Amino acid sequence: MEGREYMYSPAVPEGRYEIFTCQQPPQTARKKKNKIVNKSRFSAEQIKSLESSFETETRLEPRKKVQLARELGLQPRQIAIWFQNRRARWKSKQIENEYKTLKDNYDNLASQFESLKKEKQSLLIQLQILGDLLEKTHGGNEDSKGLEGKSAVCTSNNVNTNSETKAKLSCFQKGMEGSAVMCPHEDKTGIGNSAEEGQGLLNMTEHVHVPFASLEKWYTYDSCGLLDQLCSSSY
DNA sequence: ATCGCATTTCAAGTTACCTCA
DNA sequence: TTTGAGGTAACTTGAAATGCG
Repeated sequence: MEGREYMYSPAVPEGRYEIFTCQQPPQTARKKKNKIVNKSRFSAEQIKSLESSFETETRLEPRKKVQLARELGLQPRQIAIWFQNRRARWKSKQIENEYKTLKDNYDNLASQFESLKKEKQSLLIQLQILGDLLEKTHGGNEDSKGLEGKSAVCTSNNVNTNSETKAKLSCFQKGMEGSAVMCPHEDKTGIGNSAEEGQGLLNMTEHVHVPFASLEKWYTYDSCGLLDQLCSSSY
C-alpha cells in the first residue's frame, strides 16, 4: 500500500485544504456522504520521519510543518492532522500506562492486606489459646479472672481488649524473645517468672504453628491502631 | 483601553476506510 | 468469500488564543 495517497472530491469543505494524490490517480475511489475518498496509510519512510519529528517536538511550528510537508510530499494539513492524531495516541498510551501502574500497586496492596488479615487471624487464635492456658494454669488467680472472657472477645475480628491483656501479651512476647525477661506484671500474672516458663510458652507457640517473627510485622503494618494502643498503654 | 470579528490551533470525539485473522 | 475487530487518516465541534480595525 505504500506510495498511494489521498484523493478527495471537489466537495472540499470551505476553509479546508484539498487533499489529493501526489503519485497515482485514485483507483478505488468510493463515494460516501459527499466524499470520494481514496485513503491509504503513509509510507514507512513518511511515518519514520514524522515519528522522529514527533520525538523532538510534539507540536509543530507552522514553518516546520510546511518544511516537513515539502520533504514528505504531503499537504501541511496532513502533517497537522497526523500530529494531532499522534498526540491523541500518545495520551491514551500514557493513560493506559498509568492505569497499569495503579492497578499493579493496588494488587500488591490487596495481596499484602490479605496476608496480613490471615496473620491477624492466626494471632488472635494464638491469643485465645494462651488465654485459655493462663486460665488453666492459674485458675483461682484473681488476675486470670481478669483475663476471663478476653479470649472469647478476641476470637472475633473486632478485637476488644484492655490494656491489662495487652500488657500480658507484650510480656509474653518479651518472654519469647528473651526467655527470661522480667515483666512489669510478673508479680501479678506470674508470667515470665523464669526462663523455663518462657521456653514452655515458646514450645506452645510452636504447637500452634504461628511464627512469632510475624509479630514484628504487626508493628509495621498495624492498620487498625490496635498495636499503637498496645505499645502506648500505660502499665 | 476595549470591543467585536475573523482566523488559527488544539483536544476530544467521530467517521470511514483499510488490513488481517 | 464474508465478517468483525483494530488501526488510523481525516473530519467535526467547541473552546481558547491571537491579531486587527
